[in-house]
Formats: sequence, structure tokens, C-alpha cells
Amino acid sequence: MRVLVVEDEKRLAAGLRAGLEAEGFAVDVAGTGTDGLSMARTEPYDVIVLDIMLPGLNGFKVCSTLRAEEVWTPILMLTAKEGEWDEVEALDSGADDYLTKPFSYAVLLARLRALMRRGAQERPVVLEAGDLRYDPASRRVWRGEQEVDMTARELALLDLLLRRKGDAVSKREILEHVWDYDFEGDLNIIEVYIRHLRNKLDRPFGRDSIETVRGVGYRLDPRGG
Amino acid sequence: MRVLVVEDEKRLAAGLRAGLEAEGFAVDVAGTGTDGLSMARTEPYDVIVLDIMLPGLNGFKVCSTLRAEEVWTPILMLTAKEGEWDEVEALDSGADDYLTKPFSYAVLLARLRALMRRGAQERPVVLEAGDLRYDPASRRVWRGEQEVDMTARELALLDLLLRRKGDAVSKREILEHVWDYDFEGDLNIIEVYIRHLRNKLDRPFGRDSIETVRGVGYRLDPRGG
DNA sequence: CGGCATCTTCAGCGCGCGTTCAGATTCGGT
DNA sequence: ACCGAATCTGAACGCGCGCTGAAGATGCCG
Repeated sequence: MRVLVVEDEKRLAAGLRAGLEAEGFAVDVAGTGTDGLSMARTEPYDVIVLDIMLPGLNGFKVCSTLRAEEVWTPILMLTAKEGEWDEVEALDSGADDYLTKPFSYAVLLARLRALMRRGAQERPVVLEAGDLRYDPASRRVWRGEQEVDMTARELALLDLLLRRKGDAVSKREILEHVWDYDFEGDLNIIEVYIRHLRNKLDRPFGRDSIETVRGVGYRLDPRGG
Repeated sequence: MRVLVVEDEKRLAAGLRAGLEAEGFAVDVAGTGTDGLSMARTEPYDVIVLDIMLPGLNGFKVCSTLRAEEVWTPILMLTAKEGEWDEVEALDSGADDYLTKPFSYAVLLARLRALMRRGAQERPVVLEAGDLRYDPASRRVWRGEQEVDMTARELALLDLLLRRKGDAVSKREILEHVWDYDFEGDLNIIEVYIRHLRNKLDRPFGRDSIETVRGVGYRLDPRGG
């Protein structure tokens, strides 16, 4: 099992190398994004541990470049802040999983094993629920063949519902992801934007994909309504 | 017995530490969600007391993150009085129990002992009793293949009965979990809601899964009736 | 500086849901 | 068999959640 670690902090990189080699993995370390990219392109790794904060080319760029070149090696991203948007962006850029610093070595190992078990597989770059499609890269949305025009907030809300499709997503969670976690305005704004989504994505097509879960929040039908 | 207290109010944290140490527990205190998360990941605690309102990373996040990483240490959440959804979301995010501020120290201690007795156990993603299924993530319920529509209160009650399936659950316990611990209304409301469950989950299917334990409360047949 | 799109706030309304209540019924104890 | 207590049952009330349309901020581009 071959692992590529792309990490510029010398101490952390050395620690990871030692720990992973002790587990029986063959470990390569790249100290910059550029190096990591070229190594990932040429060598067949089973999994890549990729830091976001890197000199030169950052982790998001490395990841999305690889995916664009159809390199589907599983990628575990290391995000520095607890910022909500890092997680979203990590997944958007094509990572398979992410870990927030500081993390425990045991957790890292468990995640890596899980990723290697799944193996490399094409990640759909678009989020789908039935014939409802959203491409985060181009920020475009379609219902069937018909493209639908969306604003930034509407997209953020749709993105969350699509990633959690089938789940009841609470209003608190919606607020924290789509607005700020310390948003202090009127909760009613969520209802307003749900209405916008329904008006644009459901009503014109005779669908009903966004269910109200009274007392909790909303749920997107994974089959698109 | 090791306890982790994640609480940012200095006075409350100090009080908990003193009281719990006097009871013979080894107590660690984290002042932020981030600290609490990393400590819970790395150290093997027997139980975690987790405040919801925390700087940086809130209690829900900490809890759901731990569960996602398959850390099953029992968690007791401290919810602020005003929150409507707090209790539901506490359990949804993977907490084992919750306590509404302000609480008495005796109650806290009793709950903690109960949690430690039960110990850490992997939580199934869906709760089942025979062909009765409840998925907390999507908040949907099925009897066999048939989906059944439920209100928030009904779900809270069903959730409790399912988690304790086979046990006789006392009315006091039901009140404290499904309603507020200081609920002062008519006790009859429990009977009313048990009736709702029976009407929706048993009667249409010719089942009899909820047994009345006279003088105590109710018991859900682990085989679903 | 003006116009347009987007974001946010606001108030009214309908109905679902939580709650209460009174009468019927069943159960346990003697 | 009888009585009181516990539970069941059906109905009614009223509050609040979520829906809705529109108006008020805000910001961006020409």
C-alpha cells in the first residue's frame, strides 16, 4: 500500500511518515503543492494525504487539477481552520474526505484505511437528485434538460440539501452552513429561500422535491420529487 | 472513572470539576469546542459532559463529529433553556442524554452514573423493532414497506421507546425526555400520545407493539408486536 | 449617479399540532 | 362481586409554525 503525503510542515510530515511506515505503508512525502501534483500524476498511490495550506499551489488546486486529469486516487484533505467553507470546498474540489487539525493519529489511520478499502472511483463532480443536477464547479443547475438560473444564496442552500439529500436538515444547520453560524436575523429567511427554490425547481416542473419537516427543517427527496 | 467536561463558563466548569472530583472521578476540563473535540478523540473517557453554547465549535458539531468518527463515549449535553429544537437536535447529533440549564447537581450526577453504567455502545444508524423502523437522520418511519407520517412529538416518543425497546419506560422518564423535565401539564398527555402511536403504527397493521405496564409506563416489544 | 438584481425584513393568514378535558372502560385489590 | 385508581378514548380549543406576497435595504454595474 503506497501513500503520498503532501505537507510542508517538516515536523508533521516526518511524524506521518514514521507512523505510517510503522503500519507497513510505503510513504512518499512532497513538501510543496507542485511536487505533490507531479508525483501524484506519475506514481500509482493508493491514497493521498493532502494539506490545504501549501506553498505555491494550495491543496484545493492540486486536488481539482488531479480530478480534472481523471486521476481518481482517494484524497484525504487536512483543513486548518474549523471554517465551514473549508469542508465544503474540500469536497467540491474533489477530495474524498477531510480531517480538521488537530487530529488524532488513530482517526487519521482509520480514515485512510476506509479510503483505501473503497479504492479509486470516479467521483461525480455534479450533485444529483433524480433529474435535478448541480455542478458546483460551474455553479449551474438543471432540472432535466432545462437550465435554471440561481442566485448565490439559493445555490448555497441547494448545495447543502443535495449533499444531505434524503436527510432532514435542521434550520439550525441550514443557518450555520448557508448563513453565518452567528447569524442573528429573522429565521423566516430560511422559509423565504426554500420558497425560492420551490418556485424555481419544483413548481414550473410540477414537482415537489423539498419536503417540510415540521419543527425541524427540510428534506430533499433523493429521487428529485 | 474519567469524565471530560466541555464548558466555557469558568464558574460552572470549576464547580463541576470540584463536585465530580469529590465523587471520586478523574476530571478533565476543556474550555472550547475545538479543545474538547481533540481531547475526546485521544483520551478514553467514560463519559462526556458537553455544553451546547461554546466558542468556536458548538456542542452539536463536537458531538456529531465524534459519532462520525465512531467515538461512542456516552455524551450528556447541557442545553440552554430557551432553545426549542435543542433537545431534539441533541439526541439527533448523537448525544445519549441532555439536561436543561439550570439543573440540580444531584440530577446531573444521577444521569452521569446511569450513562456510565450503560457504557459506550455503537449506535445503529436506524432504530428497529421487528419490521418497525425509524431513521433519525431523515426522521422517517416505516412499518414494513409502508411509510408512516409522524409529528415531532410522536417521533420523540417513538425514539425513546425504540432506544429502550424491551424495557418498561416509566412515565417520569418519558416526561423528562419527550417533554421538559419541569413540565407541569396534565400527565394524561403521555397516554394521548401513546394512543397516537398505536393508531398509526399498530392498529392499521393489526399489531400490538406497545404494551401498557400498569403503574409504571410503557414497553415496546423488541420484535415489533 | 441611477437602475437592476439580490438579500432581508415584515405582517397577515391558515391550519397542523400540542394540549386539555370529561366521560367511558379496564384493571388490581379485597 | 365491588370499588377506586389507572388508563383509554374522542372531541374541542387555541397557539404557533410555516407559507405567502410585498416592501424595504443593500450592493453592483454601467
